[in-house]
Amino acid sequence: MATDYELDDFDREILRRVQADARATGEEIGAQIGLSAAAVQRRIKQLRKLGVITAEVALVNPAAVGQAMSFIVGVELERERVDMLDAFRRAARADPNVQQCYYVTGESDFILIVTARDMDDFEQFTRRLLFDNANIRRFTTHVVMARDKVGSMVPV
Amino acid sequence: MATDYELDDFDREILRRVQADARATGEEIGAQIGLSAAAVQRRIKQLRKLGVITAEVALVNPAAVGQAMSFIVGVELERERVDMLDAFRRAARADPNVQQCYYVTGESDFILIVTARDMDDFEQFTRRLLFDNANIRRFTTHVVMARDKVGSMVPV
DNA sequence: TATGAAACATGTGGTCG
DNA sequence: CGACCACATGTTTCATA
Repeated sequence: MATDYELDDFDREILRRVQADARATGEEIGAQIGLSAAAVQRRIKQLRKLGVITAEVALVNPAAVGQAMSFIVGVELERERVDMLDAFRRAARADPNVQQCYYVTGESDFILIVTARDMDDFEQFTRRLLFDNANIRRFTTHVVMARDKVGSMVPV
Repeated sequence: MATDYELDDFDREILRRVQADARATGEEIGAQIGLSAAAVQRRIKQLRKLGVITAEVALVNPAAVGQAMSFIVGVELERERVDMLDAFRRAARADPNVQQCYYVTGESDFILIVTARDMDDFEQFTRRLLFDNANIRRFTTHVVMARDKVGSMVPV
């Protein structure tokens, strides 16, 4: 957990840099913030162990792998029962087209970020996860025309 | 660019793995898919150069760095004029609280994923980007209660 | 053109002061 | 925390198919 670890300025500087580029070497970062390479790596290791850094991942361009389209889908469940919530959650999490899934307050219960090769692929997705599901009252679809900012850069 | 590079099965297997863990070594991946470490690293290098892999980044837990809250905000502009769109785009992109920004079809013009330390921080954000902006007709806010799936894993 | 093996260079992680 | 050292990793070269 460690949801309330006290970061110092060095930690924050390191996080800013590895969020932009996880392959930055300890030496590079250290030279920029005034720390030895070893010290930087010690801190990164600690940040990983504490769960501040949850993962280091490669970002792939969806268009480059034939996933040309993105959608944002708001889902309203029929009745907010805990077991239904959990069932939908698990289905969304397991679906390969679902990039992100948020459980939210407001008109919608869930908001999904979805990628698909084309409209047909998206339609198959909606049938699989949404239409063939009696728990779902309605859903709204937004087609993404441009991703202006992407990734999960957190201000630290 | 290279938005239409033909990936083979090896490339796809590699992408699946580095999307989950960018620190996986060439040797580990190679052992799993039946390729030498050198071959895997050559392919990763190529995928980077072609823009299939756009970045390798560290994911940080927002709660662990005092960004306890997340919001999804739908923004409707007053009039869809190109210069207004671009102006909003640039402002959203530059705002440190905006994690992601999508330009979409449908009721909203933009959908933003926003993090904030607390409600007060979020309120400052809405004033900065939304209230003090004559171009914005209205916006809707969803408070994120749970992030069930996060990251940008693309099915390949 | 792409591969595997080996040599080389660089980055990483531990232990010491 | 910095300096060092052992080890792992990534990169390049080269012969081969």
